[in-house]
Amino acid sequence: MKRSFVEEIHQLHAELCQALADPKRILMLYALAKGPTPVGDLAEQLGIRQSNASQHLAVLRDRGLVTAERSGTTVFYQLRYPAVLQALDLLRGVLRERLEENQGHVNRLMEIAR
Amino acid sequence: MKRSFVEEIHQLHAELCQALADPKRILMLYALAKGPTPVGDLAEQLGIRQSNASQHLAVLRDRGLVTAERSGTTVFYQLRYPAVLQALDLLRGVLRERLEENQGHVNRLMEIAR
DNA sequence: CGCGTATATTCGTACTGTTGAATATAAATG
DNA sequence: CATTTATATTCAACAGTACGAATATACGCG
Repeated sequence: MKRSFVEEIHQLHAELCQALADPKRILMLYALAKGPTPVGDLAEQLGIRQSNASQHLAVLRDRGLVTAERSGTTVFYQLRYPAVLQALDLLRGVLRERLEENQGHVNRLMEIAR
Repeated sequence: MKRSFVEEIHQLHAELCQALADPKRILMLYALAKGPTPVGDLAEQLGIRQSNASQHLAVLRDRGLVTAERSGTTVFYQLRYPAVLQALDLLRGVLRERLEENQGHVNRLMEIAR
């Protein structure tokens, strides 16, 4: 399939967003904000299997959002662009606004939360 | 399935990102930045079918990113949170950085683009 | 009410993404 | 070189998403 340059850019833009479109990957990125972290630590922090952590990290690596550096047998992942966290924070702000406007939804969450 | 309050927030955060994870929806949001726009206009600008435009707008509506207002038979969609565009701009900046670092990839795009 | 226009929804299909289990690789260590 | 530890990859099942075509709804108008 042929695609224009502009279309390709929008595709990549969307793929970047897609990398953020999973709760576990969001948690990973915020965790990485505190510094380079081994895969095992991330898996433990998120309460997920090691293979699953590797899979999510592979997505973030593919999209260029993190880099991996080996030290002995352990691999430290590192956040590459702090701006990604800024973007996530902006969206979190939007979410907060939305929930505040929409009382019913907040209440539903409260129900679930207790 | 039981989910904690915090987990639910991250789920919603991810769903917000997911709403942005499609080239056509990104284009729609940028188009809406210029002001309220009827569905038909959006479909035409993006070169997609009307039903497809409605489907994508439904996603944006579900995530609370746009509102719809009827005027006669036409429905005007409106951007609700400008911060969403800021977030998209940040990510576009990240994309630009990434492409500049990675010359090979840029060149591949150039190949495709010509 | 019947018709036209604008938008929404439903449906089938093809594609993509997420997961755990199992297996593979890579490095350190004895 | 065999073993252990940390990470990566593959696989199969399942869930979710995107699309066009067809159909439904909603409004205005005569």
